[in-house]
Amino acid sequence: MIKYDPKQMEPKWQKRWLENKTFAAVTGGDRPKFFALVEFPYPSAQGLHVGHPRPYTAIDVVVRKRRMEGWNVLYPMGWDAFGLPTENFALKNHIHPAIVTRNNINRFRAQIQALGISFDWDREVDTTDPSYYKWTQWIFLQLYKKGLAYKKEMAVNWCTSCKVVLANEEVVNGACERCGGDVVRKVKSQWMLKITEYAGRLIDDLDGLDYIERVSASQKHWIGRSHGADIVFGTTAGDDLVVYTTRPDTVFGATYMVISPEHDYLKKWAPLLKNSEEIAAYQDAAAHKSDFERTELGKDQEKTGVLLQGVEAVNPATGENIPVFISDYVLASYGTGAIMAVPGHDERDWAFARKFGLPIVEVVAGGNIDEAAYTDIENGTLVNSGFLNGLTVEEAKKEITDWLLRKHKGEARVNYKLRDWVFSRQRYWGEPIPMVWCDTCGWVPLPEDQLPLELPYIEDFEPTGEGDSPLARHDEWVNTTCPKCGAAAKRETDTMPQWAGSSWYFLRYCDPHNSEMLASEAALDYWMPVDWYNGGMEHTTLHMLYSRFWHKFLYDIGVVKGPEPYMKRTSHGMILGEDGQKMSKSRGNVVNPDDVIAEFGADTMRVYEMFIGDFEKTAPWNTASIKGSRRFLERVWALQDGLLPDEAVRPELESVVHRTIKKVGEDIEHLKHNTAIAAMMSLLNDLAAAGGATRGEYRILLQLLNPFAPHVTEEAWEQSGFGGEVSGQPWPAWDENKLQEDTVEIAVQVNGKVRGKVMLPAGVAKGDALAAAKAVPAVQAALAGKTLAKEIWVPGKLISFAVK
RNA sequence: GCCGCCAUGAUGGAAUUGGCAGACAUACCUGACUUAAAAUCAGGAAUCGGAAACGAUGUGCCGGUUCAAAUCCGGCUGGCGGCACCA
Repeated sequence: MIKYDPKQMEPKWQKRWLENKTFAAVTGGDRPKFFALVEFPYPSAQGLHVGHPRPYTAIDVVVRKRRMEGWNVLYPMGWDAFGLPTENFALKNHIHPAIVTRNNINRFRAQIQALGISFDWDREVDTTDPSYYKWTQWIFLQLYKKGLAYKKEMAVNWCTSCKVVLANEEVVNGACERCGGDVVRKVKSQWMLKITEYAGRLIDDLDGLDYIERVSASQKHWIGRSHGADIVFGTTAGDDLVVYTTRPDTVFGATYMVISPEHDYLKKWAPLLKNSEEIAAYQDAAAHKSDFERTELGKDQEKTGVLLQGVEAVNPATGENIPVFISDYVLASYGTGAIMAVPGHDERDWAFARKFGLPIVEVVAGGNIDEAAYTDIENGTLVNSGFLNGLTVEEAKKEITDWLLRKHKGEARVNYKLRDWVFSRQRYWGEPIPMVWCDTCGWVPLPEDQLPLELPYIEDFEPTGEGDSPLARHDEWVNTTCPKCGAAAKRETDTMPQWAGSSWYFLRYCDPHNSEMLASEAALDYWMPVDWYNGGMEHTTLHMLYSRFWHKFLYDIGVVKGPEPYMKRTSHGMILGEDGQKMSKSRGNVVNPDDVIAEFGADTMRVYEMFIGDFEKTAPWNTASIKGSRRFLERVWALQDGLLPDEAVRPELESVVHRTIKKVGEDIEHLKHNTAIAAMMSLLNDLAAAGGATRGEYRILLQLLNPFAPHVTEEAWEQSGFGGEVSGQPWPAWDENKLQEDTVEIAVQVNGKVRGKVMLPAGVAKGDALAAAKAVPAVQAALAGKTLAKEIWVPGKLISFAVK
């Protein structure tokens, strides 16, 4: 027997798999299809991290088993390669982002291939490849044509010292991540995508999907649907002020109103306002507050605001005039940017009313509004509320909503916290937005036959001091002609955000080399939807919602046949450093997978990461225990020496072998790879105790272990002369009749304490088992002198006597 | 503040959905092999008491349901992740 040497064997098999295209997916055929997806990585300059292989391997185990079971599997990999870190790395090291990206991809590919993951490398995609982003741009154009892409003045993060627009991720506690300078809000015109139009469907359609609970829960929470009503308040200025509220039942308690400092009416009402200077000062202060100051700190601070002198509102329920304030606790971006304040039953309004000495009226009985706002909507009845008096909150909501409708003073309304997607970045390393500005025609989409609009190769890709994209400096690229009227025009210089390319990449995997369309109808029909998608929790609300939104849009325009892209979503836990902290360069606790493979081999790395613990939970890396996985593989390898010639399983081992087959198969489907491995370790211990394995037993062990440790099992299979390759064998079957041991050990409890054990034949009847149990001396002693109240028989497991 | 998740030996973690807590592994201890060490093999081990048989106690804390609770219920404590002035 040759020595177990992963350095020799692993590259040999990896090369063979690539050359023979062992794992290449073929579209079509009679076998059931299985599209398994893991999130494609961002190829960073740091190279692969030990966290990456965890999901790749876990799903690899599933698909390797599924192939053996006869499924037609698509398991692809690619690169989400546009983005800020690459651009920043390029700036710092004076290397062009295109070159950085190419190098990083090559490194990542080699590192992933060294793990022996059964990806179909013929379907690799790269979001920075013009033949790929052609279709990202195409989808944008379709969105634009359907009115789902629009330009809007939006506040962006502006670093006052770098003079550059920052992404939200670059703003840390209100300061620039790079220089520590102050970050303020600066208004720029940005492309937006109307994801809010899909908000309801994005929630409702979650119901038919097999997402783990925490994913669907946080998507729902993020979209934030609430049910309430719009209510129209008249004003002394003549304009109606519409508010959104989830508590229309409390309208009789609305003793003042608040509008956001950005509210449109302030401009309109300026001539009427007697304290416009004070108001302007407050507006200015609010504009200069960063988001951080306005939310993170703001909620703990005292409420601020200014009374509008010269305009009053009219409560439609009471008919009374009430004052109107501006305050930054009312957000311009939610609802109508105005609220009716009900200090008796809203904590924020209560705090504001207290500070400004405004009346607090109780309209729902049950609390003590002198102490705090009473917000319990489950209990409480309406008081001081005219025709609503005596109703419960739920009844009152319905009653007042009907009344509002009758009186033309409002209507029921559903609202969402979800905002439209800011789709512009003032950066170089992203997909150009295929739009042209013409002074006479306005925004004109680039004709589809001019796609892809390639990102020009420029050397001065650092951001401009005006906050424009670096592309804006390049007149030769910016200046073009209007596709509509032919006059001189300018290209959009903003690029798409990093989320764009990843919003549809799974579709491209179905037909990655198609130059006519993003993927052929036949390929999409065959492979979509994704049957199982695994990824990180950090992508639950952005990537997952963006891609579901795009997919629903493509469904609406007939490109795909189903409304949802992913049938099942699971999520892996992070791998922490040995100190239990998140791995990071600054902590010095980063483990490099290359080193692990060099020392122990890829199979050991795979088995270790699968054995480390519950897949969904974070797990600390532990260098000391890796050797346990290596030892296990060594022992499996060594077992081929001196195989017993029998091709069958020995009768005394049948039950353990069949139980292991059943357990490993079931555990894999539930991503409980840790217990599957434990079961195989146990089987190996049993085989060793039985003086080694027969050929038949060894074949089964290698088949079960193959999805976890594909290289060593193939090598041992070949060395043992079993013929063919393990990956080409059918998955072992188990026989229900062979699961049971002939005899079982049954625990005997008296009043919940184990007092003895009996060995009995497997199918023993209750009466016989009880009799045998009572014959055990220790049980007899425990029963002596007591009255037997109850006898419980759990077949094959335990007997419990309850005595008094 | 809200939402979600978690708490089991020295360590990572198991426990057919209420049925013998601690599988499997790491570290540790003992023995075999070895001049020796490593590697390998065999064995030990939750804690406390006891030489041992054995007994008692044990799954973050307090209480409950049950013949039986890591698991279910009520009330806490601590930790992790996300959201956060959303009317």
